[in-house]
Amino acid sequence: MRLKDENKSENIFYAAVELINEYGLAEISMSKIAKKANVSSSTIYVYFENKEDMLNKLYLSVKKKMSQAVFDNFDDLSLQTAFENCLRKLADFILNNKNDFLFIEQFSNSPLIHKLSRKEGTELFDPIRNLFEKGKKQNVFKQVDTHLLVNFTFEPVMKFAKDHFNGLVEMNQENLNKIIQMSWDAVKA
Amino acid sequence: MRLKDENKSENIFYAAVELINEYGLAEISMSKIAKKANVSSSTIYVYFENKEDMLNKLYLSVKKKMSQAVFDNFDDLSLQTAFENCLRKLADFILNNKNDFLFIEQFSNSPLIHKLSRKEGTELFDPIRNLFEKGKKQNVFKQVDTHLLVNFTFEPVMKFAKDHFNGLVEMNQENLNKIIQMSWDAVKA
Amino acid sequence: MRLKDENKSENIFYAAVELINEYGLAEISMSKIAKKANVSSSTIYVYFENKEDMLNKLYLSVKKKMSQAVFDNFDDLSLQTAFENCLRKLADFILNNKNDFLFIEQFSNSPLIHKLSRKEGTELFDPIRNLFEKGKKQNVFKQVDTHLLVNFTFEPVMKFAKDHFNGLVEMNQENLNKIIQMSWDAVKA
Amino acid sequence: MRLKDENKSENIFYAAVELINEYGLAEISMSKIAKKANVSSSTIYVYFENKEDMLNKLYLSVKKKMSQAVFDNFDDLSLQTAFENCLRKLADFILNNKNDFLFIEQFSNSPLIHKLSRKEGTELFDPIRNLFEKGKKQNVFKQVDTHLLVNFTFEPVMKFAKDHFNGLVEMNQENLNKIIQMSWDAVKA
DNA sequence: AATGAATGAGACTTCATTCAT
DNA sequence: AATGAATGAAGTCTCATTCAT
Repeated sequence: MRLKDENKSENIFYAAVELINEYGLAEISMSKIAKKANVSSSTIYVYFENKEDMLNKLYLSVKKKMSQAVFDNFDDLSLQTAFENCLRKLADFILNNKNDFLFIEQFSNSPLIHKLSRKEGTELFDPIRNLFEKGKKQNVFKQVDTHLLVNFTFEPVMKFAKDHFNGLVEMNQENLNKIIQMSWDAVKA
Repeated sequence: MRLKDENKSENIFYAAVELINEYGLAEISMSKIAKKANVSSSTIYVYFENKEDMLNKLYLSVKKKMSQAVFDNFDDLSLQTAFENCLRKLADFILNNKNDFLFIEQFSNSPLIHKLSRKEGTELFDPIRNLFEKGKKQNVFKQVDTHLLVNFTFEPVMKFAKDHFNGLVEMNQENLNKIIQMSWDAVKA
Repeated sequence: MRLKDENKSENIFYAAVELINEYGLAEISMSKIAKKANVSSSTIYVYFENKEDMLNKLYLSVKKKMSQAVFDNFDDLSLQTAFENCLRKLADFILNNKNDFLFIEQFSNSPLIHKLSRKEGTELFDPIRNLFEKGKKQNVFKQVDTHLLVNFTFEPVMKFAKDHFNGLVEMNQENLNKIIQMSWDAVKA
Repeated sequence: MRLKDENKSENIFYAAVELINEYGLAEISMSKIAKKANVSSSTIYVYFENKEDMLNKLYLSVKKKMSQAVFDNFDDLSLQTAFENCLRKLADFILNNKNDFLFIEQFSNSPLIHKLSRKEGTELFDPIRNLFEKGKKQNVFKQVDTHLLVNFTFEPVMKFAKDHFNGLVEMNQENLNKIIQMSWDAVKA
C-alpha cells in the first residue's frame, strides 16, 4: 500500500484558500481546487468526506494557525502587555496572511460552517477569555459579559484590516497604536 | 405593455434573502429563488441582468433599508444622543430583521460584492461619519481616522448580535446599555 | 413559452430501450440516452424527475403498449378463443418488439421498479385475470388461485421467446401451437 | 506466499448477492461490495479479473448451488417422483435462498451474462432434460421440444415465487401441490 | 411582462481499476 | 496475499441563461 502523502492534503488546503479569496465561497469548485493543488479531484475524496467536510476542516486548520500566532508567548505576560501583544500579533497575522484571514471571515459568516466547527474554532481563543476573566476579578476590566470584552478587542481591528485591504485606510503603526488605546478604553474598568 | 410588477421584484428579493440564510450564498440558485418567489426563473431576468446584478441590487436594497432604520430622526439630536440612538436602532433593526442582517454580513464578506456596491453601501452610512467629523472638531471624539471611530461603534454590537443568534449570549437591554457605554469610552476624547 | 415537443419524450423512451438492450440496465447512462435521442442530457430532466422516474415511466409505457397488443379485440370472444388469441398476440408482440419485451423482463426483475409501477403494470393485465375468474365460475378452469392460471399461461411462452432469442429453439407456428395446447392442459379443469 | 483465503472469496460473493438484491445490479459497485465483505476493494482483484468476471463467476456459483439442491437424490427415482421431487426442492431452495434466486433472475435477464456462462448455467440443469428425453421415449411426456417441457416445469413456479415475495400470493403446500399438478398436466402425454 | 422549454457547461461525487508497498 | 492511496473517466443532476411564444 502506498503511503499517504501529507503534502497533498496541505496543497489542497492552500489551493482552496487561494481560490476562495479570488472567486468567493460561492464560486469555487472541487475541480478548480484539485487543478490548482495538482491532484486529481477524486483524490480530494481520499482525504475528505465531501466539500463541506473539507471546508470545515480547512476552517479549523486556518483558525488554529491564527490562534497560535496570536497567543504566542501569551501566558507569561502582565495583563495589559498580554492584551496589547495579542492585538499586535493579530494585526501582524492578518497583514501577513490576508487570504487566511479573509477566508475565515467569509466562511464563518456562511451557513456552511458546522455548529461543532464554530464551537471548536471559538475555543481556540479561550486564552483571551481567560485573560478577561482574571482581569475582571482584579477589577482591571469592566464587569460585563466576557464575550463583550472580546468583541471590543478583536472586531474593530479586524474590520479595520478589511477596510485596509479595501483601500479605505492604511493599517500602519500609528493607527494600530490608536486601535489598541481605544480597545483598552472600551474594556478597562 | 404591462408594467413591471413591483411586487414580483420584492418577492424575488425576499425569497433570495430567505434562501441565502438557510443554505448560504454558495448553495442558492436562480431556480430555487424563482420557485420560492412563485415566479418563473426567466422572470428574474426581466428585472435583473443576471445573478450577480440581482445580488448586488439586493444588497443595496437591504443596506438602504437598514440605514434608514438606523438614521431615523438622526439629525435633530445632540451628538451623544444621536450616537446612542443610532446604536439602539441598529440593535433593534438587527433583532427584528435577522435574515436581512445576516445576508449583509455574508454578502459583504464575499468577493461577489462589486466595488461600486460596496462604495454605495458605505455611503449610506455617511451620517455617522458626519457626526464623528463634527464631534472631532468639537474635541468630543478622539482625533483618529473616522473609519476607526465608526468601527468601534458598529462592529462590537454587530458581533454581539451574531453571538446572540448563535446562542452564546443574550442581547438584552442591560447588555445593550453596556455596549453603548463601552463604545462611547472607546471613541470619546 | 415554447411548446413541449412530444417527440422528445418519445425519442428518449426509444433510445433508452435500445441502449438497455444493448448494454444492460446496469450500464446505461443518461448521457448515452441523451446522445442517442438527440437531445441534451439536461432536457431529459425537463420530462422526468430523475433516472428512476424515467425508467419507471418507460416501463409503464412499454407495458401498456404490450397489453394493448395482447388484449386487442379480446372481450368479444369465447373463453377458449380469447385464451388462444391472446397467447398468439403475445408471441407476435414479443417477436416484433424484441427490445420492448426484453426491457420489461430486465426491469421487472430489478429493484429499480417501484412498488406502484409494478402494481400498475400488473393491472394492465386484468383482462386475462377476469377471463380466468369467469371461466372458474363456469368450471372451465381449475379451481386455483388466478395468479397461478396466469403464470401457466404467460411464463412458458415468454421463457420460450427468450430461448428463441438465445438461439436455443425456434419460435415457429408449430411450437406455438404446442405451447398453447400445453398451457390449456395446465389450466383447464 | 500466502494461500488465497477461500473465505474471502465467499465473503465477496455473499456481499455481492446481498447488495444486488438491495440496490439492483445497476447500482452496486466494487467498493460497496468490498466494504460489505470487509476487504479492500483491491483485494477483489486478487480473486477476479474484473467486475464482469466476478459477476459471471458468482452467477455460476449460485446456479450450481441451486442445481445441486434441486437434483439432490434425483437419479434413483421413478420419472414422476423425480419430476415432483425436483419441483418441491426448487420451491424449497427459492424460499430458503431468496437472495440467491432473485440474483439469478436479475443477472440472467441482463446482457452482462456471458454467452458461455449462460451455456454452463443451462447445462447444470441437464438432469431434468435427460429425464424428459427418457420420458418422451416412453411416451410419458408430450412429443415436443424438450426446452418446452422444461419451461412448463420451472417457469410457473419461479414466477409464483416472485409473486409470493411481492406479497401477491402465498406459496404454501397447497398451492405448491396445485402447481405440480398443473405442470404435470402440461407436460404429460 | 411573463414563462415553460431547452441546453451546454459544469457541479459534486463515485466508479473500476492500478500502483506501490 | 493483501491493501490503502491514487486517479482518469464517467456518473447523475443542477446551473445560469436564452429561446420562443
